[in-house]
Amino acid sequence: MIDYSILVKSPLFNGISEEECMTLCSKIHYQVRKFEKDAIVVQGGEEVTNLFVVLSGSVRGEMIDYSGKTVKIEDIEAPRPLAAAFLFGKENKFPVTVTANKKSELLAIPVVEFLKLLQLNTRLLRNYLNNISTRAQFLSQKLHFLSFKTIKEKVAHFLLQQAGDRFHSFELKNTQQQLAELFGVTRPSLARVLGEMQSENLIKIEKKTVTLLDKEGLNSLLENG
Amino acid sequence: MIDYSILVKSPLFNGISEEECMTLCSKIHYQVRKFEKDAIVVQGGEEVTNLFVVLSGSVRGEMIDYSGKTVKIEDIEAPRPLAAAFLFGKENKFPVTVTANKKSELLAIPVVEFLKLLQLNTRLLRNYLNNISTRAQFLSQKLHFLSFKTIKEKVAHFLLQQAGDRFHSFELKNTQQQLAELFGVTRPSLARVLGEMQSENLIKIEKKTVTLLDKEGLNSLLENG
DNA sequence: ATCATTTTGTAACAATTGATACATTTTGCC
DNA sequence: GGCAAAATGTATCAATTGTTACAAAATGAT
Repeated sequence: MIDYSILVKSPLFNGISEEECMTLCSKIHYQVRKFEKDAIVVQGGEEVTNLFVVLSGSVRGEMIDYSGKTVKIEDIEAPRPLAAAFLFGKENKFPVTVTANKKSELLAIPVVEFLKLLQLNTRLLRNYLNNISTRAQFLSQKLHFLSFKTIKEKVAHFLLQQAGDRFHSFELKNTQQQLAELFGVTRPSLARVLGEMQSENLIKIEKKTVTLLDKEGLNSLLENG
Repeated sequence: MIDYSILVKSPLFNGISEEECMTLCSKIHYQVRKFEKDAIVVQGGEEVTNLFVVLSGSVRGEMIDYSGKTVKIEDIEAPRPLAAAFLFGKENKFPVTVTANKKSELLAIPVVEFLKLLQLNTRLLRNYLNNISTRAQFLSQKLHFLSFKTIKEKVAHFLLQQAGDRFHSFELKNTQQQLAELFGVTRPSLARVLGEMQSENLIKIEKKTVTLLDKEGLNSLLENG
């Protein structure tokens, strides 16, 4: 029924042997559901009562906006789990409608059964906790970024974070375009701010190398926020 | 040692009886640590190896900025847990330095022991998962909000979300000030936009009652983002 | 009912950012 | 080295939002 060699490659079951995985699954109720191309797996807004793991094929998340148009969000290929972050919590509803890209098989484990699994296997529990925690931490960090009002503040925070306790000089690994997207601003605006910060002798940029000339000054940009 | 009547009031142990709680704790290793006023509980950047629950007194989170100044973040009173969201995940380090506001007692449970607890008691597991999931969902929603560029878009999204499929009229439960903070804008700016949207006959506001006059119009504000 | 406090409406001006366009520099490839 | 493509620097103007200030309205307590 289940191809365990695929399942153990999923982030959730990572580090668990195929045998163990099989034993675990034998102890709970689950379903393997098959979907034809373009079949709807779950409707957005529906309550999340199952953990889904894509066993074969691929599905896509689509958000339906208020006017009825669909906007593609992301593809999920085997063996990734689906909406794992929405199994619990106050608003455990699917944020998106999920549709099969092609003929696909999905493992569906009811929440109560998944809870049993988590209590049976420490590695699985750790995997799941790490998964949603990492996600939360990512969101938290991204939010922290956006909490800075001006582009200057965002840049200052980014540079200080990148530099850390290391040297005052380091290599930029992103283009201005990529940084602009990270900050949620336009590329010329970012360039303008970088220029201003150079003429204020806060930083110096040569090709891809950034030098922090005045860490104190960069700090003070953040404090007065 | 532990005052279980307090512990069961914490969000983590909510719904678990004092007896059960006592039995659970007897099965694991833990410490009750006492801190004098202004003693440092944990240093920011330190790895999170324990789950802390404030049993008595209160502690405060303080962030140390790049120049060394401390900024108070929040107070945590008994019986709330500490940094519960940072127990797992890639970056499981304390984001803040935690200091005792007054003489306080904290329960410290090592991560591995806490994992045991989670596997022993389903209610505790559910509580914890709900706790961090709700947090992640809150962050996710907040992030979604900030992804809208203009205030009008944010307001339109908020109103359509609040209304849902229900009537076109509903009660606002927040003040403009609170909404402004949710959107990350200033209060006068929000008021101005609300005024504009009224004169454009998109919405009508009477005291705390909002009526959506033109859902289509509100939608179109979002699509052109 | 009245008064103090909070909330809301509104206005004028400043500051920041976006949009667009174009020149210049850098990069990668042949 | 030379060329095309990508990345960057820069300028101008428009649009949005913040800032500050004050008056009107609503709320809540005595």
